[in-house]
Amino acid sequence: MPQQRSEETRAHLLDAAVRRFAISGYNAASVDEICAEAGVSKGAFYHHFPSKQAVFLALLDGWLKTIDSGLESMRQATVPETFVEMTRLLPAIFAAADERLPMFLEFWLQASRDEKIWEATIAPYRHYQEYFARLVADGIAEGSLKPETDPQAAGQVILSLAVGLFLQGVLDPHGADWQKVGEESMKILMNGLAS
Amino acid sequence: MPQQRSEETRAHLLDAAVRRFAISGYNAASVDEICAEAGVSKGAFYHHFPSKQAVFLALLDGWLKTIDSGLESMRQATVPETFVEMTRLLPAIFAAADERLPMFLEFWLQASRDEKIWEATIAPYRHYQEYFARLVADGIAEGSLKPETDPQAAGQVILSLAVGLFLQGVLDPHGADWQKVGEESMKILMNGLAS
DNA sequence: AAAAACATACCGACTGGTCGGTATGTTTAT
DNA sequence: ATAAACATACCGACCAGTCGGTATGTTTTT
Repeated sequence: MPQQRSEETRAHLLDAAVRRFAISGYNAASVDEICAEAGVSKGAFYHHFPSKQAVFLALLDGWLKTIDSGLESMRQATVPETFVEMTRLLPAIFAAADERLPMFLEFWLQASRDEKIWEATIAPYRHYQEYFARLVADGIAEGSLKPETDPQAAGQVILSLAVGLFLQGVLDPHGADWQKVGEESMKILMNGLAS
Repeated sequence: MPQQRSEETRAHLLDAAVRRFAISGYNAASVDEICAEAGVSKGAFYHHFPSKQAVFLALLDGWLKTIDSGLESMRQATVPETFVEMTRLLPAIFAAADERLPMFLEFWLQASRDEKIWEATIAPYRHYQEYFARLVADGIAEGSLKPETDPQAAGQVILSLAVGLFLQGVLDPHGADWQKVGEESMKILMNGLAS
């Protein structure tokens, strides 16, 4: 085990960071706090990351990779099934109950302000937009979706809905039966798009 | 003009606060910053507001009142028209291009963490949920919407979509033709819900 | 009418404490 | 032994909130 301990420390720091950021927010969560929760010193922190922002970017990167792998698994299926699968999986990806969810809100908020973080966020995000637009276009080509649908806009609508469901789930977890709302939204989407 | 100057000062402070909060975020925006932008002293600030949080809550209150008046104007119309009007107005309310929009993201994020702010946010929010659910229920009773629709869930879906559209509009204003996406989303919603 | 008493609005220096980051020393693995 | 991994002590900047004081009315008294 060469640098195993080192990697464990790094993992502990990332784990502590995501929790502190989620609970207190990026600004309010201090490096000292994160170190304490990770059980390491500040020296270790700055040995592994050049700055506080760097941890944040590392977490963002990990989150984007997680979503990507979720999308990748959907990309295997054929198009009509993909579309159904997508509408099923989308809320699951975004709304999986997890105490770290406020972290993602934090990502977006920071992204809207910090140029560096914005670039790291928006590029993959646009990639998702295109992905959904393509899915809709394929559905139309196959005849399973209304031909007059605008693929770009419809893809955006699906993404918007997912984002909205996710956000509400974060802010008011017990405010509704989100499982049910997710299913209802998929019904409405399918009815509204299917030919 | 006795306390006119006083009210002007207060207005300047609120105006400066909403801008600083939107640009820098609640935590990063300092009271000094806000005072400087408002052109008044820190003493004036704490003369008008007991704390930094109090300004935030005052802004939140103003925002909720704005939305409420928008909904109120819709409440006049008869139900089927109301439903169409609603689907038209909703994105307009949330997505009106305005440099202060990130402020609302800030509201939500703070709400997810600060109990006081959460209470001020979530109560009106649940009120909107009920409002939309009732609208859908009325639409079903009138026969204009699918009878098997769950009003609660469907109302949530509409709200989610609005929230998602709004959020994306904030984060990536030039990432799509949001006008078009808004229209498309309304088409899909109507198709998916109409009987 | 004018002065005294009071009230409101505002100023800006200051405080106690926090934070991100650094400098420097110690331990651990190879 | 030597370099990477980690710890400790510390620095300068900043920040929310306080406080003594001023300036500008407003009300009361004479």
